[in-house]
Parts: sequence; C-alpha cells; structure tokens
Amino acid sequence: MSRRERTAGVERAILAAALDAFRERGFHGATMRQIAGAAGVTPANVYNYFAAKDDLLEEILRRASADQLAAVEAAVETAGPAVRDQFAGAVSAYVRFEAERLAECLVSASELRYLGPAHRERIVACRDREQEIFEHLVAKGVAEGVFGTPHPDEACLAILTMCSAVPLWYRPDGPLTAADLAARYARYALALVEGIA
Amino acid sequence: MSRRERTAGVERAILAAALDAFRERGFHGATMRQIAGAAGVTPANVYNYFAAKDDLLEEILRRASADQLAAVEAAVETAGPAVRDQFAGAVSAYVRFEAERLAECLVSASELRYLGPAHRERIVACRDREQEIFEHLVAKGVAEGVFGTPHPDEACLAILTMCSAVPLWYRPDGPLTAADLAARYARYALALVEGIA
Amino acid sequence: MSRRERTAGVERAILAAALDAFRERGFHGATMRQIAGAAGVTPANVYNYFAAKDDLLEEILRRASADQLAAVEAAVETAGPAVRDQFAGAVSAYVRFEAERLAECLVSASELRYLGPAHRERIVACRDREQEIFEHLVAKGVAEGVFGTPHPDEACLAILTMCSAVPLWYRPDGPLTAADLAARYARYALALVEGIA
Amino acid sequence: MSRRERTAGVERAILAAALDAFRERGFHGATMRQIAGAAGVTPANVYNYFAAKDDLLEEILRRASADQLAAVEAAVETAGPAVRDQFAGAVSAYVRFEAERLAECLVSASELRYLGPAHRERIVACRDREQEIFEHLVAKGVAEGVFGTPHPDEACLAILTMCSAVPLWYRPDGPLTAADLAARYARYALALVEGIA
DNA sequence: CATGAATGAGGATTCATTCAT
DNA sequence: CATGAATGAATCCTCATTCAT
Repeated sequence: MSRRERTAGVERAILAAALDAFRERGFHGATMRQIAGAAGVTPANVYNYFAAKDDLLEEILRRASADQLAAVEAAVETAGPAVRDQFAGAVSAYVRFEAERLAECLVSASELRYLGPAHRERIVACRDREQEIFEHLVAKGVAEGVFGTPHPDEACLAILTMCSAVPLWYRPDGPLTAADLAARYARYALALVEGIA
Repeated sequence: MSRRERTAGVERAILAAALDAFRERGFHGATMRQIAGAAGVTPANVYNYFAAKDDLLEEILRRASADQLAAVEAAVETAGPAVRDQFAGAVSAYVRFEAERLAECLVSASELRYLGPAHRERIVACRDREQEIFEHLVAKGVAEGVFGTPHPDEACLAILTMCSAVPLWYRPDGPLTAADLAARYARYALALVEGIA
Repeated sequence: MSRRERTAGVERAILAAALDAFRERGFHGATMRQIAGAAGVTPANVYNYFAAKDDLLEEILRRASADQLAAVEAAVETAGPAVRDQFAGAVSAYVRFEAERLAECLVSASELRYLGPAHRERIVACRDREQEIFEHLVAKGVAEGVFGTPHPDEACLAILTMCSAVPLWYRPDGPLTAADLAARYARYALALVEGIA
Repeated sequence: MSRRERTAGVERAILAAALDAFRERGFHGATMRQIAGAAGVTPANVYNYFAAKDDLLEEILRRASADQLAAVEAAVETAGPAVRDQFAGAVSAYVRFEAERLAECLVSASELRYLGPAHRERIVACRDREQEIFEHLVAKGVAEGVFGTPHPDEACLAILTMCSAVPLWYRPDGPLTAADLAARYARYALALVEGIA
C-alpha cells in the first residue's frame, strides 16, 4: 500500500467517523476526540487533514449536495422528452439519493445551519439549483397543461421537504428497496402536481 | 403582582429563552448561560425551576406534542362524520399547529433525539398516537373506498413528514396565513391518499 | 471573614500568582493552571474573576503604571520649588517604585508588548505621561540654566531606561535599601543632565 | 550554488526567521511553524539544522554575545593608553553594537532567561566578562584619580543597563546614526563615572 | 427564590518533536 | 536534506452543575 493510498484511507476514515458522529450526536454534540477515536486516529492528527471541525462538516455537506445535484441533473437528462417523465425521474433520483446516502442527507438537513456563513453559501447554492430544476419542470408542466397545481412553487417545496424526510424513517435493511421507495415517491409527487392540489 | 405570578413569569421567560436558544443553536450548541441571560435570570437560578438542561428541552417538547395531539384530536371530533372531512381536518389542524408554533415544532423535530431515553418516550408516545390517528383515518377511508392509495401507512408517513417540514420554510409574516397554508396542505394530503399514489 | 473579604482575598491571590508566574516564565510561558494552582484555586474559577489571561496581565500592568505615575507626581509636588530638587525627587520616586515593586516593574517592562492593542494603550498612556513629566522638568532646568545637557529628551530617555533596568539586578535583601538606591540614581541622573553630556 | 552554500543559506534563513519571531512574540510566543514558514522551510526540516527550539535561541544569543564581547575588547585595544579613552571606547562600541544589531540585543535581553541552565551559562559567561572589562576600567580610572564615582561597580551596572536599553527605542531609520548615538552615550557614561555621582 | 463563587470534566485546538519515506 | 503524517502533552477556556449564603 503506497503512502498516497494510506493517507487517502485515513482521510476517508476521518470523514466517515465524522459523518457518523454528526448523525448520532449532532455537530455540537460530537467531539473531535470521538471522531478521531472512531477513525482510529489521534485527535491531533485529524488537523493534518482538516483545519477545523467546521471543515469536516463542510466537506461532508459539500460532497453530498454536489452528488445529489449531479444525480438529479443526470436523471433529467436521461429521461425522455416528456415533462412528466423528467419530473418523475428527478424526484426518483432525489429520493433514491436520500435513501442510499441516508446519513449524509440526514446530517445535511439538520446540521447545515451550524456551518459558518461562508461555508454555508456553497452548499445552499447547490440546493437552490436543485430547487430551481424542480420548479422549472413543474412550471413547464403547468404551461403545457400536463400539471394542474395552482401553486407550483409551493407544491415543489412540499414535495422536496417530503422527500428530504425520507432518511428520518427509511431503513435500508427494511422490506423496501431504495428503488421501490423512489418509484413510490415519484408517484406521490405526480399526484401532488397533477391533481387539483 | 403576587409572588406566584412572578415565579410563573420567570418560568415562562426561561422556557421561552430556552426555546429560542435551542432553535437557533440546537440543544448542544445552546448554553445555560445564554438561556439564563436571555431570560433575564442568573444561570444558577434556572436550576430553581428546572433540574437540568434536559428538563428544559423535555418541557418544551412535551407541551408542544401534547398540544398538537390535542389540536388534531379536536379537529377530528369537530369534523363531520365523513372520513374525508375528518382526515382533511386532522391534516389542517396539524399543519396549522406547525405554522403557528413554528419554533416549538422545529425544535421538536430536530432536537428530540438528544433527550434521554426516559424523557424521550413520553414525547414519542404522543407522536405515535398522532400517527395512529392519521393511519386509522386513512385505513378507514380505504376501507370505505374513499381513498385509493395502495400503501396507506407509507402515504401517511409521507404526508406527516411533509407537514412537519413546514416550519423549515414557512414565515408567519409572509403572504400566506397559517389557515391558508393548512387548507392547501389538506388538499395535498387528499391528493396523496385519493389518487393512485 | 465576610464573603466580600474572602472573594477579595481570592482575587488578590490570583493576581499575585499571575504576577509571579509572568515574572518567572513570561506571559506566554506561564499557564493558567500554574497561576491557578499557585493561587490555591481551580483553573476554571480564575475565570470568575478575570475573563481571560490577557486581563490578568492588564490588571497587573494597569495598577503598576498608575501607581508609579502617582508616586512620581506626588514626589514632584512634594519637592521644593527648585527644578533640581523636583527632578531629583521624581527620579528618586521612580527608582524607589522600581525597587519596591520589583516584580510588577519587571513584568511591565518585558510583557507589555503581549497585551492586545486596546489594553496596551491605557498603559502606554501612563508611561507617556511619566516621560512628559521628566522631559518637562529637564526642559525647564535647561531653560533656567540649571541643566546643561545638549540633548534633553534623549538624556531623559537614557535616564528612564537606566532606572527601569533596576529590577533586573536589584535584590531587596541585598545590602542596599531601596531608598539608598533611589538616592544614588537621583545623583546619577543629575550628573547626566547637569554635565556636558 | 554548491550544496554547501545552499545548506548554509537555509541555516541562515532559519536563524533570521527565529530572531524575528523571538523579537516579535518572545521565545514562548513564537512557534516552530512560524519560524519555519518565515524561513521558507518545513517545520520538520528545521530539526535537520537545530536539534530543538532552545538551540535556535542559544545560537542567536551566543553569536550576539560573542560578537559584542569581541567588539568591546577590540575597542579597548584600539583605544589609546588613557583609561578615559579606553572606557569611552568600550562604551561606544557596546552601544554601537546594540544599535546596529538591535534585534539580537533585544532578544538577548528579554529571552535569555528562558534558556536552559546549561545553555545559559555560556552566554552569561560572556556578559560577565564584558562587565568585568567595564568594571576593571572604571576601577583603574578611580585608582588613577581620573574617575570620581564613589560606587564604581554600581555605576558600571547603571551604565550597562542604560546602554542595553537602547534597542528598546532606537530606530536605525531615525535621525540619529548608530555612531552618533554611541558617541553621546560615551559622554553620558563619562559624566556618570567622572562626576560626584 | 436568588446569587456569586466554586468545580471537575471536557471542549477544540496547538505545541514541539519524531518517524518513515 | 527534505517532507507529510503522526503523536502525546499541553494550551486556554467553557461547560453544566452545585454550594454557601
């Protein structure tokens, strides 16, 4: 194992431990000692990889939000030309990400606010972009007469928050696969924007 | 002002300050000194009213969950005999509570997990009871053929989490009143359980 | 012993311990643990009296500089009308203070620079005022023809720095009393400003 | 540039950076990282040149004290046979060194005490030798009736400390050259030992 | 009830230094 | 020589809490 590989492994271990700690105890409740211990590393050594506790949170959140945005964008592009399909695909990808990267999404949802403003903005930008995608699709669907919701943006918000709550209860070892869940939520979302709601 | 009144006022001030602090910095991020300071009280004196920091959180959460449960139960009883109306009323009451007691609901959602297991159970019991109400209504609707959802319990979960997220974005000084919002969410919920979703 | 007296005693003990620690190990070399330990106090309790390590240094320095300034001013006022006597009195008082409050003067000389700018200014103001007094007296002496130094301000500087160095070597348990030393230095100072130097 | 030259350059850079850091933040306030950074070197690499932080300080102090001693000795030898000239020359050389190697003298004065006893002795020996030179000259002057001071050793101390304080205020970019300053201080010193003081 | 002082445990972070490469 | 990673001890300071008054 090369030097490079080992340090990369250590960095990964630290991030994983931090993610775990933040999920279980929250950002403020987690301590650097716990994180370091869980990563099999000395507390002082963590600082050779991340300059501060904040940076740990930021790194986790940035990766998660970037990846989720990418997943949603890819889903929209992959889908056929119909708005309905694109929207369903976006929701499905979003939910799937939430279900598959549970911990990161959970932490993203609950700990983002503890990030310093500078760090926070980058992550918020990702989220805003995501929201725009959904709002754009719904607006297009409404324009085409495919969707009937009278409050498109608010419906989007309702859908996105509903999906974001998935990690609060979904368990990957339960009877429902992430793909199944995603499919169901895509239908919920369609019901929300198609109906009179 | 009687002594009794004064101490009641102090207790209220402490709880209000704690709620504020928990909302802004989270349970672990908030300090007793900040809470005491915001309440216009000495840190030591807080302990004359609440035995520990945990108790502050518990008190806030218990009141909120009890009140919300009561609101939902009252809405169901008040509504006419039709399941559809009872369900819509329950959702509406739930959302209205979320919108009107924003801070408490926010803290309930994000900080419950930091409560000791003993304390936590009481609050969880309230929530479970609430969930049962919704699930019971949906099940009844399905049985009566009023609702068409193939996954009643999961749909309930989706609806409840969607509603619980309202305090994340709703602002009481915005263009939407809590009552309006509640009405809309009732329609969203109906769309979810009525449709094929 | 009243409560008030006891806390005053603790504060004094902390300051004394801090003075000792700063003198022996310097501001950065001294630790709060050492200071607290020497004061017979818990480290955490120190913060009930002083908000930060800096404040300890500042308090010590402020008291010392204020007291020394007062001593010098009093000496000038007490002295007769002759400039020569006033100047000698000022030098004598200055040196006596240095000899009698050795540790404080030592720390003042060597650790002032580690004070934050805000704190530092107050102490520097005291010193500047002192220097002004000396320069004013010498200037007056020169104007009256009593002193012959061609570089009055610089001579003052030389004298003041010479006196400030006293705590570097003077030991109160040596053969020389503070008063004796002060008298001698007064003569040195006079030699400096009277002569052709 | 040969390897030899390069390593010599690195060593010089480290010493220069250490001197700067010690002057600005004191021995305990300066960190190896700052020093290494200012020298354009890795912290770990500093240890290829100096075994410990203490050694950095010792090296700086040893060079400075040795050089100053040499300067004073040379001045005495260069001067004519008259004690007065020899003494004036010694003082002048001493002050000139203080003014020209400001930073080193400043650090020597304030940080010597943080050196371990073993290291410290070597530097103290140099200083003692210097002091002996001055005391010897003054004693000789008194014996010859050239100087009139009743406390020769103490006067020497006063002079030396006065001169040592020069780096506290002298600025090489001011109106006074180091040579001018040295000349003036030589006169001050003579005034001190010649007069009745 | 209310308070200022006290405390022990623990917070994040930095230190000088070492080691493997 | 040079380096990035590693470390254990120590840094200042804050925490929730208690106690004497």
